[in-house]
Amino acid sequence: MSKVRVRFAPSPTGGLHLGGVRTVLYNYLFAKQNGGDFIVRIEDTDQTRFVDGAEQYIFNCLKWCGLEPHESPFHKGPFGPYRQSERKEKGIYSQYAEQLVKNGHAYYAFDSKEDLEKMREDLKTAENPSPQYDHISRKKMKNSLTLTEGEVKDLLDKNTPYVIRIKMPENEVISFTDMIRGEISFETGLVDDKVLLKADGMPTYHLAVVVDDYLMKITHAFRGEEWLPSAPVHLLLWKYLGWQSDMPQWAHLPLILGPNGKLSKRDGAKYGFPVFAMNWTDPKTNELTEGFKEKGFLPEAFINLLAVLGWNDGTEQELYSMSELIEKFSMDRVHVAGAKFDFEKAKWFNHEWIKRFEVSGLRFDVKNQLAQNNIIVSDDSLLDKVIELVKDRCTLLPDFVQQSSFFFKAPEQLDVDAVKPKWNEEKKAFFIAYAEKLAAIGNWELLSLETAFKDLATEKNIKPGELQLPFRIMLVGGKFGPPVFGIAEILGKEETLERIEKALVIFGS
RNA sequence: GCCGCGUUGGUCAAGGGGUUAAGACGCCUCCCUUUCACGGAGGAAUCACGGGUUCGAAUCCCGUACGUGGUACCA
Repeated sequence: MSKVRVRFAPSPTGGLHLGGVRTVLYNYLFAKQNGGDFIVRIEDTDQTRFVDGAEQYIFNCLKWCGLEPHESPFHKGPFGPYRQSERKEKGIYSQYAEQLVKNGHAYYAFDSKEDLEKMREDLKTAENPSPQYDHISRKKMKNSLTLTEGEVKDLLDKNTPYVIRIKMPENEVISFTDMIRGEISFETGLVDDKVLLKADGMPTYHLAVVVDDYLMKITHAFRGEEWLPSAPVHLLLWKYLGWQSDMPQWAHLPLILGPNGKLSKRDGAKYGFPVFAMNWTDPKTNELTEGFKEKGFLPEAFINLLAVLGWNDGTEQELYSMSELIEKFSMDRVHVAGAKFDFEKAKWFNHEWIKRFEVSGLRFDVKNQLAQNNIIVSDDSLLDKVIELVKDRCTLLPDFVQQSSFFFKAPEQLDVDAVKPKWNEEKKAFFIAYAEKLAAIGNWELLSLETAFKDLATEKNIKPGELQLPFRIMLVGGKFGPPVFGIAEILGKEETLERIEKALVIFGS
């Protein structure tokens, strides 16, 4: 048994979306479990769609997710190149395409764009809105099956542009076993003669995957379900090229769906959630699509939620670390049906991960969030106390800003409206007295602050509850944040007194 | 249209002939807390439909409906 080699083959045409990351993840997990290699190869077959910077972007995303490949354009292994465009330069694809023509499994097609359009137009009926170039229609087209040898040679000599198409058998049933779905079969007569080699000499995906997988000794190929319909073409190619015994095992992963159908970039904009791992700016349109990272997700949570979108281990467990996933993931428990992405649940995962993280693991991110809001934290031990106090109520990383900025910077505005209606002289007197009491207090800690507060309230015959909200507004500025005495404790005597004093002026009488 | 794949609460899902049909998210009620959360206790809500097979079907078979993907010199 040869060593397991799994590959992810993105085309660098845009952002890396949820489905892509999940495919990578399953690749990675499977490779890890089997002590094999995880390979990333770039499918840049179509130069018109190649987007600047997209390749680097993909690797940045993988790095953030903790899914770094063993082999890639940046860490080359023995079976390169890792970009299809580089392999094309050596003429490898056309060589195999020619071989197929020679063996009678493919043919030259000289049809122009207009010829194809005409054929589609002519054959179009109400029942068949999209006619194919298949074993029936090819008989009427300009190709090496209909033309004489002399005519073909003549066209070739005159440098007539041509493509090479696979010659699908008229009447065969071809089947294979998918790792997730089991046995799947197709009738070849219903599949069209796909283009293998384009007029510009570039291979299409169909030829390229097969050749690349073979040359790179891939043993397992995972890809999205949208590829299932073209599987028969690939199967046949493996056979016609004489590599059948080396064919990888296939797994077609279920689709991740948006609110309506396959998840698209548009859905993200429309429903307000990210669809890409990280921010993606389209260099052509300059349009920015927000990523999960920038939205405030922890990579651990992102990986976790993707892992269980379409897979579970049969227990009630939902929270998995990467190492638990490596231990427990199994391909045969991956679902067959597509799953709708639920952003609410995604947020829940993040929340859970923030709660389960150690303070030290959050320090960097929180500092960063605060810095983005012009709050520079220099005291790490203070920051740690704050994070500990606050993290249970943060779902996304930016929530830390609202929940903790007032520890580092006095609130600029107080929510006076929340206090004013019930504010009176008695309450004002209470806080003046409380401030005096605090000024004299010896041990500045939560319990003594609270006891002093409640004792004084009882003494003044006011319900402590009615006083807590004003106190909170004084310290944090609004109706949020952790328990108020905990805040005062961390703020310290001087700062607390200062905020009370200032607020009393603002509240007036 | 044709082909492929699918269908358990609103969403993710367990269960694969006999179950009170797990659990999670979200929603609702209550407790805790007179901020907001966390936490705790409850609640509403599901086997797409129609036929078989069977003593018995969410589970097996066949149809239908619906969803989704493909049907490009895109991947």
